[in-house]
Amino acid sequence: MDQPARTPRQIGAALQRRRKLLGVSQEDLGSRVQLRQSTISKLEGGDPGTKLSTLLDTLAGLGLEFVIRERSKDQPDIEDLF
Amino acid sequence: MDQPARTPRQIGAALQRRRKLLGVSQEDLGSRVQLRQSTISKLEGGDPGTKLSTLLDTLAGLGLEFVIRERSKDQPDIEDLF
DNA sequence: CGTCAATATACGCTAAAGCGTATAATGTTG
DNA sequence: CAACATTATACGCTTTAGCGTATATTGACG
Repeated sequence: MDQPARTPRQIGAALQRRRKLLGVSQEDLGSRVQLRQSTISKLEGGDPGTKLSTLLDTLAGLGLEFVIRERSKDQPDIEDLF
Repeated sequence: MDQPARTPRQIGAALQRRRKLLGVSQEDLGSRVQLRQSTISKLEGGDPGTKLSTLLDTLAGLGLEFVIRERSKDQPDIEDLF
């Protein structure tokens, strides 16, 4: 159930999935971690310019964390292949 | 061997460890992924303002990837506890 | 369909990333 | 210690994130 995330879009999608699973709105999450709703929206949308701090705060706010591991060759590299 | 990374500093440290393990300089890595040596330096130093794209490019350049998982309670949250 | 919640966008403003280019501060080795 | 490599900083410049505030879109539901 751990998701590899190599692109901003994959990360955004994972965050959104989790948020919805928790049944919380961008607004709620935003006020929880001191970020604007619009910022969360951009992040979930896969904005590559998002600041690391913003991402980490949001992750934490959703009860998630990053793990760094060696790149597994199996997954398609081309990303977002649809 | 997979490292949880909850803060910019932890991430920077992990990247640096990996880079040294590969025996490559910041300069080499930088030209490899189209980033300046100074940028890599800041990233490894734990700059929270680093752009997501910069981080992901660097990770890829080092043959690493992120995995998103549920926050494990065991690790100390206070971070960088030394 | 109407209504209210939720999300995507917009605009002016401030702060700062990363660039290009250099140089200081450290490391590393012979 | 000398000489070279590596890494940390610096400065001006351009671009953009996120803020604050607001609104346009879209979604869910009675």
